[in-house]
Amino acid sequence: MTDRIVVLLDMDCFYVQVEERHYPHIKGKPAAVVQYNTWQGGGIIAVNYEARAFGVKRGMRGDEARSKCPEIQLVQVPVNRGKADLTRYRDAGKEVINVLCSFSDCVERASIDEAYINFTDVVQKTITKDPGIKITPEKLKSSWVVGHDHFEDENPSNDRKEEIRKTGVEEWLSSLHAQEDEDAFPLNSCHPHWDNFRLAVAASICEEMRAAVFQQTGFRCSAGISHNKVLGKLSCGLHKPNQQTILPQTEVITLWQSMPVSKVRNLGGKLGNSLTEELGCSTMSDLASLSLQQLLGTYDNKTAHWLFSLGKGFDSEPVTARQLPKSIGCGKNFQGKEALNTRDKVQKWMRSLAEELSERLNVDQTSNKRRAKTLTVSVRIDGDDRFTSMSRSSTLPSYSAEKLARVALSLIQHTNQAPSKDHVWSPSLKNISLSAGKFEDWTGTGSADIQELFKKVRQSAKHNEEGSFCVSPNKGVKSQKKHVQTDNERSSMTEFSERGFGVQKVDVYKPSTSHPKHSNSFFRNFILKHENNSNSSDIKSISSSVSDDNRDENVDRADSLSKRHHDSDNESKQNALDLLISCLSDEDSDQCEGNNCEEKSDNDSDDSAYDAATDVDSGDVDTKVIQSSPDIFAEQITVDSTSRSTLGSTTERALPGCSKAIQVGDFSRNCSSEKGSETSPISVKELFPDLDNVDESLLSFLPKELKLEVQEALKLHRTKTREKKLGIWKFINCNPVLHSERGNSSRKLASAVEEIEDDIDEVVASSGTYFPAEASLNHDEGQAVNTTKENSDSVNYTKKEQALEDMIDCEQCGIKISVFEVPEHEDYHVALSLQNDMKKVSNTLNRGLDKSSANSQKHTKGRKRGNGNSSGQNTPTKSTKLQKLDAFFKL
DNA sequence: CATTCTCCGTAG
DNA sequence: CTACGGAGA
Ligand SMILES: Nc1ncnc2c1ncn2[C@H]1C[C@H](O)[C@@H](COP(=O)(O)OP(=O)(O)OP(=O)(O)O)O1
Ligand SMILES: [Mn+2]
Ligand SMILES: [Mn+2]
Repeated sequence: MTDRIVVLLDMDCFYVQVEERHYPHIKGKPAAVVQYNTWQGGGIIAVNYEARAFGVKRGMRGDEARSKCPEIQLVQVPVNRGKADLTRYRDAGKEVINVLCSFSDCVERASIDEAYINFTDVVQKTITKDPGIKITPEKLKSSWVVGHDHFEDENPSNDRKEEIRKTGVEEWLSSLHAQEDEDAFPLNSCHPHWDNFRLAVAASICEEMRAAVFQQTGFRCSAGISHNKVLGKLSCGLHKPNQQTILPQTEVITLWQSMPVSKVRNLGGKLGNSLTEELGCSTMSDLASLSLQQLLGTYDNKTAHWLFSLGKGFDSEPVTARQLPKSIGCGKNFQGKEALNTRDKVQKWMRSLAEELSERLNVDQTSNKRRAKTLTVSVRIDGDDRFTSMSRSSTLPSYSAEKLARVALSLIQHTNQAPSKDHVWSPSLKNISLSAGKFEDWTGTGSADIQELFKKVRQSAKHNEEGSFCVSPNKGVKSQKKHVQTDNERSSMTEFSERGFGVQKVDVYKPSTSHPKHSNSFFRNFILKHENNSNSSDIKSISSSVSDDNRDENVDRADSLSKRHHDSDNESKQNALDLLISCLSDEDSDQCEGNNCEEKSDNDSDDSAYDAATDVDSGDVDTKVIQSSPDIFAEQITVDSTSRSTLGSTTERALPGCSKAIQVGDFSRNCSSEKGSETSPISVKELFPDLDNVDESLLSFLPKELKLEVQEALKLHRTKTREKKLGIWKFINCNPVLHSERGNSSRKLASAVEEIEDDIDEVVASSGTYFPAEASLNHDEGQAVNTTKENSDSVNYTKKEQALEDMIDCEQCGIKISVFEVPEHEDYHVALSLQNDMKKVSNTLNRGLDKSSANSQKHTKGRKRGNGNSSGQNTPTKSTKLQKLDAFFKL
């Protein structure tokens, strides 16, 4: 129960720190980050500690903050396409995660600014390596120990605080070392203070880790060091900012006595409320005094057990090695009279959101080597007070903004109750959100590969000069290795161990941009290195799409390039590479899923009118890449709300005065001509298809942006390798709980149904709503402002006139379609009803036997787990699942 | 009128 | 599997 050492590291007032780094003149002043300053000064989402001293809090409006603290610096979140753009903070969060990853293999990104780290192994290895290791107070310069951190008066001076901290640490440390001066070393798990000793070691490493975070990013953070996630998170918050807190298990009982349940992770909401209201627990001690039976009387089995353990200070939730987000999404609220009430507005915003999503997905694809498989769109509908009134998902057709927008729009079409010919959208939408998820590893496109290309260069240019390798084969492979205590780190620790805000220089975090100087030719080195590795199986030749024709062309061009290297100055290499890249990007570097392109090429040739009308900048693309796969557009089936249940539909609320509509649509469309809108002209994958085998010295010859992309890809690749390794390890070694095999036996039939549906998809002809040409982008930078600025926040959307003359409304579903697409669109409606039939069949099948649907309503208000039926029998057990499955197979 | 996100568990 | 609600930054 105390076997693990878990650390939670959380950045201090994160967004503000990000802005302080971006706008250094803010540093040291009270500051806050606001979104949208037009209405009452904007909503505050982050406040630095200087401003907190004035009582400024998250959730306040900018105006209110200014009244409390007139000199406060309000920094606006950057705005792009009329909505908040959080990229800067996401990227900063990544920087931090990367530092943490150099200390442990098991880092779980818990949010944009915090991560859990399982330090168990790191600590063990540190002790094994140095069995006589002693943790001295000097190694814990910013650490507190719970139970040894009490102030005797309300408001001690800073000096007094530090005195308390230091003596607390000394007390605790000496209690660890007290008995074992003579024979007790090496310490082992039998020692009574073994766990606390490991905490001390962990805390010492954590001090260094936090120093490294600061050194490499310029950001300050706090940490909690304990035995599980809940305690780690809780202790992190006890002594913010820029400090860390050790929570020994032995101190939990006393800590619990004054700990409100609502402060504990997962008890800050309805579950915590019910604990207080229904079971009279105001503190964690109150919870600790409840019996398991009592808890089982109110909560389901899982929740009751979790609460019971927590009362004792235990929590077994594992730290899962995962550094990447599992979904990428964006959304926007439209409050009050801003609510979207015309088809036009809905379309336009959908388009904007899709553009942002598309951009972020493309970046994600190249840097993380994965592709999202599903798209989810959700809306909040006027008259419904829930956060989301409805959400629908479908397979994600492509990363192009147009297609994403079309699919998303089709998925929410049915919420529009206005007559189909009408331009209004009713009831109006208060929020639209798009999210892409269910990522799968992506193994690149089939396009040209620079290493492949250079193989040819080498072959044709057989008169090579002599040369030596400029880089050792090992170089760069260990940039993200496990924590090893080094002199460097030790000195950086002392350098940054001071607390407080008066931070002087943060230059250190700026990564050095100086390149190694190479006296030898880029091309020669490249070729030689390549030759050196050419027997190894990891040089992949995946350039299937390089036809014989243009292969010769490539070789010719590359060959001519190879002659330019004789003057080996960097600039000419750069030029050569630019040329090479442009040569490669003449290839089909289409970023869309190659499999779809290959498989579904039946009906594209009929579609040229569509392609011409929509894909304006596809002109010079090789005709072979202009392929299309079928579309399915949303159909709108309007049904009376009274008959809703017969559809087996969801908990969607019938809106006041509205009939209910549902709609089912899968969607996929051709993946051609996405070049213009997608990422860079050449992908990292194309340059270096084998990321295990990249000569990083070559990077200095790449254009800066590309270089950065490659570096990120490399880092990521290594991260992923780590994750996988650990995943396997975990599977073999521990926690049988992790083997939750939820319903995977039903997969076969489900996928059979899917295949049938896919077949239908393929038969369906395409159609779509038309989206106007891109709205001009509004690249507002966030700005430090002290004076109110009302100006540029109100959307700079120049309403581009759309070519509506060739658009008509479909009589069946009311969406706008191009006159060129009418036949396809009609076909689509036919196919869609077919698909709906299929879906119904599959739903019926999936339902199977079901009996226990009559649930007690006693506790239907949310719980973390289950709905608190008194016997807890309503959560589906494994046996009920099997029963369902049996029934399913008998059909 | 806080806003814009992300992760997870459950029902069906 | 999808859709929803809860919890959190
Ligand atoms: N409700 C919210 N809405 C939007 N963004 C938020 C919200 N809460 C937090 N954030 C963003 C801004 C924060 O800087 C960042 C990290 O949150 P969090 O760690 O809770 O606080 P913080 O980092 O600002 O201060 P602290 O020093 O207390 O950790 O996430
Ligand atoms: Mn934080
Ligand atoms: Mn946080």
